[in-house]
Amino acid sequence: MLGSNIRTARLRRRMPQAELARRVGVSRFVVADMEKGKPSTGIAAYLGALWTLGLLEDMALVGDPDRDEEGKILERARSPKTARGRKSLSDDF
Amino acid sequence: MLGSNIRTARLRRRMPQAELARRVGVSRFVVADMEKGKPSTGIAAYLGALWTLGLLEDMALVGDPDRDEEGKILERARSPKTARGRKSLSDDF
DNA sequence: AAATTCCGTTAATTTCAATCAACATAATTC
DNA sequence: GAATTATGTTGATTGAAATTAACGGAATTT
Repeated sequence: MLGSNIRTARLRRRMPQAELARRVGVSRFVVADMEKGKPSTGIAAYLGALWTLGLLEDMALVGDPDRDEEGKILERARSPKTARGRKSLSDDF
Repeated sequence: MLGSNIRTARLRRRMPQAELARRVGVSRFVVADMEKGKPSTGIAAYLGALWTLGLLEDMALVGDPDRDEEGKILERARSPKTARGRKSLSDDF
């Protein structure tokens, strides 16, 4: 998916694999591997390709704590920053 | 950035590095490397971590051809699917 | 249709990432 | 504050990823 997106973006820009590889600083085989979705390829290659293609900004969204609703809920449940701190729950009367 | 996002999500979920590593199927050192942002770590580890943390869906946005405005423009400029195909530009009268 | 460019494949070699082990140092929990 | 748990660090070993080189076919261009 990510690989084919990179391929689509590259083809739209009329850029050969070898040229993208040159700019990223890897061999053309790594670019081919990325586009095929080989999972063991280093993330640096993907980031370099996205950057070269002008698509790196999209990465900022991935795992953004602000967008992590599940995580926010868990955190809020743990430390209720709002009024009434954890003080008076075991007040004996 | 991506690494620290993963770290934030992991901590919010109270999950030790070793546990995340176990679920992803790598050693705990790989998780530590990811969180530190080591660029040569395979993308599979990142994807596995995001999946385990329930954040993988964000990846679908990255490089999405629909969001690639630059690429769409280039493509449109090349093959003007709209009316007036390439036919009658060199019509001599 | 001839030539050139681009891409896929293979095999051999090299490089480096990942693992493991052992220990040190926080940081939590009880 | 003692014990447990979590993370960081180092060095050695192993395995896999990346490179290189060479060839073939596909696709573009002229």
